[in-house]
Amino acid sequence: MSTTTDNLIEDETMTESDNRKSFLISNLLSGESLLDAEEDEEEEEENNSMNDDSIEGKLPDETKLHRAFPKPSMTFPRLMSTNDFSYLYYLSYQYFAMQMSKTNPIQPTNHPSIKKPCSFTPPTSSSCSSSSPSPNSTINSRYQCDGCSKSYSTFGGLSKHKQFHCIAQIKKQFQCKFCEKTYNSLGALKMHIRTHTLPCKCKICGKAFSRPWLLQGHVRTHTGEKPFQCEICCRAFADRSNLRAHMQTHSDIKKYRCTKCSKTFSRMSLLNKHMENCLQQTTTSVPVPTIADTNTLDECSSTAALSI
DNA sequence: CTGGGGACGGGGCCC
DNA sequence: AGGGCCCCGTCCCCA
Repeated sequence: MSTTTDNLIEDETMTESDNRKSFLISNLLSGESLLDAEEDEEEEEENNSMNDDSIEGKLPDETKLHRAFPKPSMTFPRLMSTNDFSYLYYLSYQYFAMQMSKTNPIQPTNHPSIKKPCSFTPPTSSSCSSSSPSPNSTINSRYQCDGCSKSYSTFGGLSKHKQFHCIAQIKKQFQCKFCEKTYNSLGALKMHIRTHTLPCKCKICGKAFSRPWLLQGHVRTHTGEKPFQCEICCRAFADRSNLRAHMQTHSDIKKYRCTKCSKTFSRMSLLNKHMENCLQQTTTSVPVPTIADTNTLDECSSTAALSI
């Protein structure tokens, strides 16, 4: 069932380190932020040519960061907005820059004796683990992306490139900024983010929903509109899913069967309820549940739908 | 305990 | 890319 799956996903992702969290947060900035970053990258490229020899170019330019990732007016903790996560990104950005400055003291990079990592990699980031800076890194005057080999004079330029522009990096993972869920496509991620931001508000009661059609269904509870009608008994419903569930009541064949007692039910939720009792009765007669019992429960609750 | 309705959530697909 | 829609599902409540 989806709940089980969600739990599994959460359990798996709970093992992620905090550093990874803070880094991945940046994978989800809005389209507007992407546009902002686009401008910044252009400036960064310009910066590459102008500041290659300057010490300032070796760490993130704070002025730019403040502009690109403005600090929120309030302090944590509180419900986060896009700007808050921009700020989180900013903080993690500073942290990594600090770490880099410890291991790679700021020095003029055009000096032939200076060794500099060709690619910055955040701690414990699996997606970039292959490119971790090593003491044996080759001499390179620029920060190079391990995904597409594009190089930058500053860590900031490389980082922003990885966040917003490098397809090789972006394709790897899209992680929600509000929770630990990850998606393979930006579209799926954006859709999921709506479940956190709830942009669709009911004008009548103010309740918020993730999608317009959910709001539409909710509004029907105010208006009493019931556009879905049962062809058999003409009963009308506001929700198509509820009509579908209703249609089961007209069917002699019940889709969900308890594999313990063979009793059938029209809905999985009814079967699940039944199984709680059915299993309880079993466990009272059989003190030690077996693996087979556990499997039977799973089968009952998730895959016992009869093929019709 | 069961059956059924109401309200709602979320992933995926299509346009 | 975003919206609309479908489908599957859960939870709650009541008879």
